[in-house]
Amino acid sequence: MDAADLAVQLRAAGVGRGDVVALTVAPDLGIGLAIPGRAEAWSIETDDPAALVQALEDQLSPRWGLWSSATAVALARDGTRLARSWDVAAVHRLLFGGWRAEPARVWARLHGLSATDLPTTGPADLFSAPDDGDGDRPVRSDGHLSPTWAAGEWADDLDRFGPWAHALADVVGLQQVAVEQVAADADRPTAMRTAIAESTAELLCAELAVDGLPMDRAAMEALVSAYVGPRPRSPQEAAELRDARDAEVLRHVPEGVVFDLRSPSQVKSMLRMVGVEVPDTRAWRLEGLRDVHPLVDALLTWRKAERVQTTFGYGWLDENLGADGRFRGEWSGSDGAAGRMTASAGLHNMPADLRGGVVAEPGHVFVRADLGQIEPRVLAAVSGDGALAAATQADDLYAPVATELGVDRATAKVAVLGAMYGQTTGEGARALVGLRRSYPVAMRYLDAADETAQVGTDLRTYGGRLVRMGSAALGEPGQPGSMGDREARSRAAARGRYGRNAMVQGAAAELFKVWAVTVRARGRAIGATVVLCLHDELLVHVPAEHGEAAAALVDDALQEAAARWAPDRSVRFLADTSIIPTWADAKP
DNA sequence: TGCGGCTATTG
DNA sequence: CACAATAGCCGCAG
Repeated sequence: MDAADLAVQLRAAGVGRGDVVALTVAPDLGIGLAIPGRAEAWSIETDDPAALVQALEDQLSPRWGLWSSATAVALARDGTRLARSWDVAAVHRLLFGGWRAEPARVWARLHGLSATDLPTTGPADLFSAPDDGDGDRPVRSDGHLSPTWAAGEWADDLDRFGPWAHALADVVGLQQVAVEQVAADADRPTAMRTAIAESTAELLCAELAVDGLPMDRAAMEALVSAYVGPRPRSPQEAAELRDARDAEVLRHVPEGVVFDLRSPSQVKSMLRMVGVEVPDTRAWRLEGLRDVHPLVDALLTWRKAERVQTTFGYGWLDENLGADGRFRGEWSGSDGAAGRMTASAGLHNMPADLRGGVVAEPGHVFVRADLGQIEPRVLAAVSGDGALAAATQADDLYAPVATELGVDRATAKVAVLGAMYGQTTGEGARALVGLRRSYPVAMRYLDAADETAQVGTDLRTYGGRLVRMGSAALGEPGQPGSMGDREARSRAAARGRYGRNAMVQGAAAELFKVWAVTVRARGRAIGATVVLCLHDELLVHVPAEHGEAAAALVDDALQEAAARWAPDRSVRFLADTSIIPTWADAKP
């Protein structure tokens, strides 16, 4: 069956632009299609699934229901670009928190089955699996999704492509109901929009992973070389260079004494030997002691080089930078506490000194834009604090806050950040009294999140993401046993800070993703592609002749995103945007 | 070999 | 060293 016939059939089945079509892809073999709420499913054989899906995308422009971004990554590798999706894994994380979102788990949650003892494919399943689907249905008699189908067996048999898509369509339909329920029952009216934006963000993540970040190998190697010298030509030379670097530090201690510079406790002993007594050896603590003894300065310089050598050196480039001048890591659309995007391979913590190696391709420029003071502005929006919203009208939000509080700007900034992080000591805590008086709505919002989290109750962000408070790392509230009263209170306070911050950081992540996917959609027409997302910063790669247009587009997209993310227009958001040849370059 | 602690980097 | 993250090495337990 060709794409045109298929499109006709799907249209006849009621699929219009933006309607959900569940899609499963068996690499090199075919695809399965199904529509939520309808019985029919399509099992289609083709040796080029990506081309078929692209043709359907062009003709139908549906919202593709996908099990996870893995499907989008596979399609993107073959050049297929989807505009819209409903990403089941992403929506599952939104609805239920946590990270695990494989099909069997998602299925169980939505069908009211226990997700704690999911059936497995292993030998442990011998007595608990009376059946494993009947060959053409992936659902077992106990209602669970077949673990063998989920493990990939569906892709071995053409007749299973459609049924597997049918199960996916079922899940999408149930998720849509669940999201509507969150919107209504949990008073999160934008939850459906969040689900859709988070889904589209997964498509963006797939493209970020496949397309990579433009990087100039020679420029990057020159920057690396400034820290650790030229690339060693042999392992022996590498060892010699390493010993030489160590010796630069060790020459400041008495002859014949050798310490392992990579062992914190030995470094502490080494410092004590020259009269520097410190509780730990962190850089910020040693920074002020540079003049006390030359060893301190040598150690800090060594640390910097060692960091580049081990984490951001030649090995890092060899592993992640392709011959095509693209640096690739893995991307996740919603990790961790509050659903921020994360990236591997050091894409999110690359030292700022190396940014000069991130260079636009010939005939291209970067548009770099970062959101200004995003977290306090988001706090104003999600809490509905009118006074704080008024402060967001200023380019520098901390200026009116400082005036209101009668303190200097630096104090105001520390106070606002301290309130969002749950700081209880120092300057920030002292200014908290003024914040409570001037911005009571916002402060109550934060306090309420703190109190809820302290007793172990789950939270939901503005956009509807569940922030689970039951994780092992946070500790169970009021758990019996050996924990002392002091430690129990300390744990509760930590949970409170975590929850308080998750509400702000999480909402900021939601707005950011709406912005990013808006840029992705609007940028297509001029060849502007998002090549890096960094929590509040976007890097867009675009043909040079469209640089100005892309910069305007990025700013417009922020206003569009803000309006879609939060209907309340009283809060102002702004981006600092520049057109640059490398990531290191400031505004021209 | 796995994991917690320490350290450094980013927003 | 507040909130979040990735990542490397050391030291220790199993």
